Amino acid sequence: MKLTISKEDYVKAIAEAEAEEGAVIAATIARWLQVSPPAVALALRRLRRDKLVTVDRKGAILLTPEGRGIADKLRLRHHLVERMLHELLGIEWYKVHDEAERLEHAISADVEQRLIGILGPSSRCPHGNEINKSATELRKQGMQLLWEAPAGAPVKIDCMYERDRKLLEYFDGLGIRPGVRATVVEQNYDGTLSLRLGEKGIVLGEAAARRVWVSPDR
Amino acid sequence: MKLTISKEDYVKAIAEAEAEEGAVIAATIARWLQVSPPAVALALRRLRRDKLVTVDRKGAILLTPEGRGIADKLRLRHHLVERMLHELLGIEWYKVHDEAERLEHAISADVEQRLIGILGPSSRCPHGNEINKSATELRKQGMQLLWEAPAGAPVKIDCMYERDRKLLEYFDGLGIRPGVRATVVEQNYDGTLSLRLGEKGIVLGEAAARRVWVSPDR
DNA sequence: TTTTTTAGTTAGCTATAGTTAACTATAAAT
DNA sequence: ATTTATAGTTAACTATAGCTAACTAAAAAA
Repeated sequence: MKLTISKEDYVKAIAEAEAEEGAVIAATIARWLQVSPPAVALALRRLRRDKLVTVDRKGAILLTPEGRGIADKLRLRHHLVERMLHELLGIEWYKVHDEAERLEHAISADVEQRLIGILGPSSRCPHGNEINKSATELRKQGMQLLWEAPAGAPVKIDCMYERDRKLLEYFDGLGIRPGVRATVVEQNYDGTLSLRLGEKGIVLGEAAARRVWVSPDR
Repeated sequence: MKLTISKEDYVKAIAEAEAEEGAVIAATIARWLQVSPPAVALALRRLRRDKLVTVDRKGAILLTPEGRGIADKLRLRHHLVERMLHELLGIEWYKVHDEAERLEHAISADVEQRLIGILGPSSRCPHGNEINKSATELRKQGMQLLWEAPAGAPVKIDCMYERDRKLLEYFDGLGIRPGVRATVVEQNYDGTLSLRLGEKGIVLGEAAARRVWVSPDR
């Protein structure tokens, strides 16, 4: 069984979509990877043949233990590569996801182990995300979407959706970064959110405010 | 024009074979990349279509300025990645070539620039090689193959052929590494070379002794 | 000069990985 | 109950990237 980059991408997308949205069907993956539905159908056939996934009668896609192992490996390597690029090489936090998306397929178990040794156990990537944390688990830890935070509440920005480079760059320009403290001023009638960030007052659209997870500050 | 990993590998192989052997024909590349002659013929057709190479009436393959640029970029990235893996992450010197062979296709100009900034101008990779140095140029700098060094001559190991992981591991086990000093004892009748390496006396086959470049010591 | 080696091409395959177009179910909304 | 989304499949292509087998042409050796 030859494990190609494309197959790795599918397996990883299944694991990620599952953590973020719950049930995964072919259409989820088509949306996630920006490919056509027939491309997903063919890919699933190959993945099933290789015993990396199963698809039940209702069309729900499930990773086999082997598929899960590959997905976990890739997510760990993605995480480590992001930290290496940011912490060791000084690449801007909003650039590292895209780089890691390519590098994660190219590093070996050797490099993986050395990175774990060098970077230590901090489990947060430059976007504040931890591996294997679903939305449900974030809520259990007291986090909520910035969009949902009540007016007047001081919050700490914990982590954010990292698969949109343009958005992250926009956030960086506004000063929205993991670890930064902010206060929600108001949820406006037009679907925007006003917040205070140090000296600055900024306004964020709903879609953007739903990409950021915060927890109550102090 | 889509630049695939395979195309990058061909362009790089052409540049490397050229530096090491001079004239490059399709058969050279088939040997270099371990693919069949028809595979090379088809690849050359694609590379010609993409204006990365030209092939003259005699079958000699030449890189266009664009092809040359891509090859140079890849060789630089290969070099930087090897140094990063060894100097920053502490990966054993004999492992880094194979890793770099995959990673060189996955890093961006951003990462390239940061690596240049961090690693500084030392132009030697963990195998002692410099980028864009042909055999001819090494000789101009006073180097010769270990195999050719006269008996009794104290030499310093400068650099070596890096595209054979097994051989490098074997060298490492014997203590043969860039920078190490040795003395040629004798070129034996059976095509082996006896040398003295500190306390140890070792014997090397001709093929291996032709993979190592040395310069007169002191 | 003849033979043999080396180099290259053509033909016919295979697999991966994508596309659009057209069609079929199923599920949800009117 | 009918219409309309949503989901999935099949068919027909395209491109990349490899393979073996069979053949041709040119260069080197006998």
